[in-house]
Amino acid sequence: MNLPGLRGHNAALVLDLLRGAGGGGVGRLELAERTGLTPQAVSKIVARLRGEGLVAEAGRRASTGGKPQTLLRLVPGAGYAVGVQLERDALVAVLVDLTGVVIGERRAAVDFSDGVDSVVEVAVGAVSALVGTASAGVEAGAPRTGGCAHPFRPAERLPTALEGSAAAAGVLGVGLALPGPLDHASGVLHRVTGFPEWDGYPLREVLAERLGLPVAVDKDTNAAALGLALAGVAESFAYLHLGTGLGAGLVLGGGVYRGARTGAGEFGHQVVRMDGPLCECGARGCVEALCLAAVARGDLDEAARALGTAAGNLVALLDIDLVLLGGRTVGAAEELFVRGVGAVVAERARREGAGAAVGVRVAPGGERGVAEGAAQLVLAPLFGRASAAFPANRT
Amino acid sequence: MNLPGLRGHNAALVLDLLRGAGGGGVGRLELAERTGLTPQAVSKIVARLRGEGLVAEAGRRASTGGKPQTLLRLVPGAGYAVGVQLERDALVAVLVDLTGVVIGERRAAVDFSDGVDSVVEVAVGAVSALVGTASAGVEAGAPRTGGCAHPFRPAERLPTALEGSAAAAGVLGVGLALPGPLDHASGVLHRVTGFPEWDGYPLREVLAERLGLPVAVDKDTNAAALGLALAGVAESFAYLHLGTGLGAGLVLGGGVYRGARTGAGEFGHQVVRMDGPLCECGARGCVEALCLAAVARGDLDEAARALGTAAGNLVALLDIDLVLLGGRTVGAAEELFVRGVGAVVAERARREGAGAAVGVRVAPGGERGVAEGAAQLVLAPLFGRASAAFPANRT
DNA sequence: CTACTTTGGCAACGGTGTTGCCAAAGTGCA
DNA sequence: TGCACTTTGGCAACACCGTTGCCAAAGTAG
Repeated sequence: MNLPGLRGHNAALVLDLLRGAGGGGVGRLELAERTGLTPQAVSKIVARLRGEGLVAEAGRRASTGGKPQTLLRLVPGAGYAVGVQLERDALVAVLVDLTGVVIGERRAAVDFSDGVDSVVEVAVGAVSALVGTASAGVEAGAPRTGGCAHPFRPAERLPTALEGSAAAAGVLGVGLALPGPLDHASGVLHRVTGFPEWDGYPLREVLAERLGLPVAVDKDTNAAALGLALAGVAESFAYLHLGTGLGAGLVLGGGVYRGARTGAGEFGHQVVRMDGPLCECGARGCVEALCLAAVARGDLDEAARALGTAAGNLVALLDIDLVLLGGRTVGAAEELFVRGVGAVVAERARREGAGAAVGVRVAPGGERGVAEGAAQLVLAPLFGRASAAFPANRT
Repeated sequence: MNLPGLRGHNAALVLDLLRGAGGGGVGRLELAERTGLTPQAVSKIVARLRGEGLVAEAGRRASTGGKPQTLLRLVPGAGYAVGVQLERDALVAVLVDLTGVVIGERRAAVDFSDGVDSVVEVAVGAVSALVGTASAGVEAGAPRTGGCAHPFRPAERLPTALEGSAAAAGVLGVGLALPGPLDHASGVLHRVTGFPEWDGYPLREVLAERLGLPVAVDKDTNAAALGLALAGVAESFAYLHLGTGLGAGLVLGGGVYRGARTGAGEFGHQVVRMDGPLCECGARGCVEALCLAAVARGDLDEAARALGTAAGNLVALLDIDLVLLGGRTVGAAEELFVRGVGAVVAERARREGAGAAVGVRVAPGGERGVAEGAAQLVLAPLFGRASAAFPANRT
């Protein structure tokens, strides 16, 4: 790490604290204490960030007997990001500002069997429409933002039709959440079951080319987990998504854990019943197979018990104290699943005599959570929230 | 992070590269490339470290047409650490130098039922003896080391009988590896089954007081994993220890992953056969129970299959590509376990179409591995190898 | 012996966080 | 209303980090 690196690191630290505080604002002294820097250093950093238009004053705190603290906050309009959740039959895209607040949304039907080009076209259309929204919003609302220099956009390549307006609107990039295996670093899909045309397709590169914007891709569960992590639900937790399949996103120590090849969180085929019923993956006794079979025959209690068993394994293995449940199947019977999974996990924690209780809850954020998390794939690096323990990401 | 922090960070980067290279040595230019710093910055850092006695020149590389590179290496005698593996019936202590090479060993019989004080006494005796060895070795071998200022030892407290000689010998601290649950951060044991006296005992504090040296404690599997990580086996891997119980140590992204409360790696009670045979922990179908039962009836193939199933779960969940097996039970039939576990894991990787093969091997290091890893609990921080994603360790 | 390559230190520099100091802006009490 | 006190936060000088430009040292190649 060199001096520019140190500068960026500390700036990200400050920005992350401001982001975490939301609209309320944080005082300089609190920033100093929480970053470990001296108040004077924080003042300098804040002055720089104010000059770049990223940070602004947000009123004052009540005096405690002296000069009242000036509160600071992020400037929401200093940057935007688009998040796209692509499923096999639908696409959800959101536009969020620098603080992560959704300020635009587009939904569209897609069909993977229509071919790659068709789906890319729909995605480009949705993103373009949202970038237009950002452009309009900026022009109407925040006066100075369009004019100030955005420190994030190198803008090296030939401008596309979109790029001009995107840059003007301060759209920093596009995050794309996809089901199934892929490579986060290279942005290439793998083994899209049933759609061989998609296998190995360099989706990130193609979209970046078409949009003229940086594009980051990740698994949908990782995106959801990232969104939850930035929302501050916990330092470490697991997000379990039970929909048409079963997957997980792991947040360990504040960052999404993706493993060596973005494969971490492959939760559906955890074997919890050796020599059990055959799963479509070829193995026997996978949680996903047990869960979905139980759901299919209406036995939700048993589905929750299977899910709870696998969740308990995960909790014990990684020593985390929060499990968040999401996905359509969970959504259809939230209380039942929370109670069922919670019971198994709690029983196990009780037996192992662990101290703090492990929380099992429904993931906040609802249906848009994945798309919002996808947008955070773009914003997170600004706040020093790149993924934890993921060497391939260090490039 | 401030400037002294940056300085320390970069120094640790350089020291870690030198450690990784072993006695062979590394050139300044290679250090520059691998740290991302300029050659001049590396020169300055190396000059500081040479002044502190931590780094020395180690000959020259053959010329490539110009001035030959001066190779650099760690000075082994610049610091020592003691690693102690404490089991219920035995204690192994080793003295290692800064490069991790073992230069002394003590073994002793202990009995937990003799009480805490008795065991502490044995440990203190073994450590003291080894510190004496270091003292002697230093006086005989490396001439300047005793005299040079050790930057690691604040030496604030009242000197104990031992502390004088320990400081003189450059012993930086003691690492202690223990079976079962404990708190790495506070150094307190939990739930030592069958020995209630040990429960909640502040072992780290007591030992530190008695020895007058810093003491770090950790689970035995974590210590072993740390040793393997520093030996450079892989960036991410799992160490599975099958002895009288079954545990795991996880290394994710270069550092030991301990979770929120040092509980990560609780592998033995991963449920792989829901509603299976009752385990002594109260659950049903734990790997440990299945494995040990199979071993007890002589069916090692089945034990390996159960272990392989759980290992496969872990590999898929964390996306790692190396599993190392250790422990007495594995040692008794190494090839069988490697083949059995490897077959299950490979079969699963094949089904999931993963690219790179997952390696399953016997952990190198043998019986002393845990004690050596325990010593690295002291040395690792010097090389910037504090645990990954472990917030409680940031203090 | 000369020309060239490569290494690595010296000196000056820009920029980081830190320290010492003090103006600004409040409260509290006489 | 006025003075003392507290707290905030900027200004200026500073120490120290990595960087840049330069060049001596130490080899090879012909």
